[in-house]
Amino acid sequence: MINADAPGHSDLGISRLLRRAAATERARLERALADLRITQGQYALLDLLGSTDGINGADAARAECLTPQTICVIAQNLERMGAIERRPHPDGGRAKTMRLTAHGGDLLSECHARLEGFEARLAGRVPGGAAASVASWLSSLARA
Amino acid sequence: MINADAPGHSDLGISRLLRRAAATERARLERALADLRITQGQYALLDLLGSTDGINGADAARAECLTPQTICVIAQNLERMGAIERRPHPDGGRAKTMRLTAHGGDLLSECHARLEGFEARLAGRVPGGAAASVASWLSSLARA
DNA sequence: ATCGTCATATTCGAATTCGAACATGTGAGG
DNA sequence: CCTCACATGTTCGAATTCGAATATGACGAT
Repeated sequence: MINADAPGHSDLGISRLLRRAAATERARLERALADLRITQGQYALLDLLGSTDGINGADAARAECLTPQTICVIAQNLERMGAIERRPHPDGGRAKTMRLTAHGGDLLSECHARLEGFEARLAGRVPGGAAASVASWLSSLARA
Repeated sequence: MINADAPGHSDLGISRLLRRAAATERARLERALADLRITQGQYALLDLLGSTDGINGADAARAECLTPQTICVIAQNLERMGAIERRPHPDGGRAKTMRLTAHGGDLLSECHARLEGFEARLAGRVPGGAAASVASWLSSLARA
């Protein structure tokens, strides 16, 4: 018996491993995008806007697992940089629809170019082609 | 042809998925530990100190993928709470060795109790018993 | 028609975290 | 002996992010 109460090897460690992996990847991403003044949160919103056609802050917050307040601040910063525009939703209501501007599209392309080998390296490290399992696991966590 | 340049399905999304999953788990952990005034970073250091016998700040930073500055602040807060103690390393040098106090041990036990079903739920969501692959993948990212 | 409820957006204050800079201790090499 | 390189610890300023609270608009019930 080595450690009965402190779960020794891999079971009690997934959350720690998850935190460390995310922290490492965040650092890597922010270093790559530092001179563009793009943070991980800003990139997340840019990327989301790149794959949707107009979305409001609350929906963006739910999609990216951030709070509406954080999305609001991120959107303000991106708007000040001229990367996105916000217009009141056509169907009245209080919701504002965010969209990429032309400059925002260029910025997103530049980010994608810099992060080229990023995703490939991430996926390449998955042992034995369990990439689909990993992706589905991460999705499941984000949805919970 | 739907989207030739924007990698469509799952390849270009792992870093986004990773960020969202980590954000969700962090929120869950901090909600569970909020009234103890324990944050994710503080829990990480407590847990590390619980599974090692004395460690200095720089090594702790490397182990947990945080910066030495962050460890320094976290350690100051934990020390003010009486959860850890820091003593100069016996072998001279500038390094200080951090250790859990009795109160720190109790605190860590309480955290573990509250996060009981946490790790199990995380591991349980892995499809088809690929838990080992997932753990090894996360480890690989943190080491890179 | 008015009130209550709900969703969204935003402001304010606090906390964690990081980058840069500085201080301190050790050991190698001229 | 002195200096330079190196590792560690710490302080300072800035940025992101969140929780709480407020404001605004739409809709249903009384």
